[in-house]
Amino acid sequence: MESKEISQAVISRLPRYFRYLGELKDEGIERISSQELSDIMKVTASQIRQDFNNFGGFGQQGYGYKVEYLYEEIGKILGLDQTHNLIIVGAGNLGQALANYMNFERRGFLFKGMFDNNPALYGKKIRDMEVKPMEELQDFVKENNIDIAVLTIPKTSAVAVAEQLVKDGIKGIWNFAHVDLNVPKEIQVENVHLSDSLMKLTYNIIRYEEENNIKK
Amino acid sequence: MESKEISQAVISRLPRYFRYLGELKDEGIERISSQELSDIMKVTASQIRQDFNNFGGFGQQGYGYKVEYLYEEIGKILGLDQTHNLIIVGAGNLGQALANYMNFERRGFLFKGMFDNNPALYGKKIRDMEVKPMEELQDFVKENNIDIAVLTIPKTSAVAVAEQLVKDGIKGIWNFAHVDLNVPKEIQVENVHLSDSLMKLTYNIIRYEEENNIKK
DNA sequence: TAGATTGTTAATCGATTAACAATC
DNA sequence: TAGATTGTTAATCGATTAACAATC
Repeated sequence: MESKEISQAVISRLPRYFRYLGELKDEGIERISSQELSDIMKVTASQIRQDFNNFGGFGQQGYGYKVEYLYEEIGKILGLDQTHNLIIVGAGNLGQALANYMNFERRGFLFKGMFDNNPALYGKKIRDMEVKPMEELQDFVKENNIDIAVLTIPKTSAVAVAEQLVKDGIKGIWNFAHVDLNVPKEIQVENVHLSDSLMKLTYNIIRYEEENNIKK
Repeated sequence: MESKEISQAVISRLPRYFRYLGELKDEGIERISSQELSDIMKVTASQIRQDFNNFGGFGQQGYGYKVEYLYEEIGKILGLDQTHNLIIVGAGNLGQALANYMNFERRGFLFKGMFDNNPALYGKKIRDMEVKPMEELQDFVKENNIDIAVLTIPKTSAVAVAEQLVKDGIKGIWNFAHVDLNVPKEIQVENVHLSDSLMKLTYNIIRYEEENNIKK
């Protein structure tokens, strides 16, 4: 059975649909049409229907979509009904913040461990999880069936660590290191390049000012 | 003079060009052709030339591009030759981590202040910057010519705080709150929805496993 | 000058939007 | 049944890639 490839543009929109549908559900709203959702989310109704139909018909003609059903189906598409074993590699500022902030368990991510090469951090408890030395990383990943590694280490070591993680059987990397990882295509990488994002913001600020001849 | 609108797709690629050119520069490489850069960056040479030509001719026929010149021009396009006054609103895990981690000054961002509504944090020093109460936010933004606010507060208050910041004269918001802000179009917003990013990763992991019938 | 490589136009590809037949 | 709204095909739009003339 040939499954048509779904574009990343569509995938990128799914979490946003999921978020809005969750809110509608919490408000007790039971049904919604693509047009109503279009008004709320500021995307075209046509795009909404096209996006959903990539995954099969979730709606009903003449009626619309059942909010709760749609919410759950999108959750399943995003894999939120499954659990994923996750570790954080790099227990510096960002790694610690993500551990505390992300509420991984809420979406089925099981936070299994945290690693760093700074001895001062060994044993430090972050969210009930002791920081372990990098030397233990390899065995830990193999033995604990880790699916996802969050990479919050400096770019100088990120490429090598990523390659090691791949060898140890990781499936996906959530990469905060400011470097492009070089991993086989069967390993999924999601990059979060924060400084790139901030540069985009300044570009847009400046461009707007120039367009409108605003003196700084 | 009508300036053609440059697509966000192009803008999104600029920081990556900038990063690679910086590395080439550091390696002492003086010139590069679009084809060589294409090989390194894994994008088409055609796209590279098209992208650069949105901003004018940076190269020279028969020669290629001067690495240092190109690096600096892209830096200027991204506004890195200018300074931007920046504050962090929300001094929790993520806000503190960004303050410590981002090295704002390196790219012309002047970290001017940090705000929170948790009295336990008032006066706490993060990167030599004392956390101030939210009550002082409004006056501070007005008096200190703040351009950019980093929003690291919960989504429940993010929309209202963003609206207030707009009134106080902010130009751009780097939004980490998991909500869509509702601000006038002249205010630039760059969203970093971390949980959306993580969901994309799990989607891609699952999809790959399904395509290849891998048993979990 | 000949060779190399850009800048730019044209062709292709993919994603978004519009239209409407199917159907609840 | 009539009205509403999806699912899906067709049209449009925009972004990427290819081709090549300009020119260093």
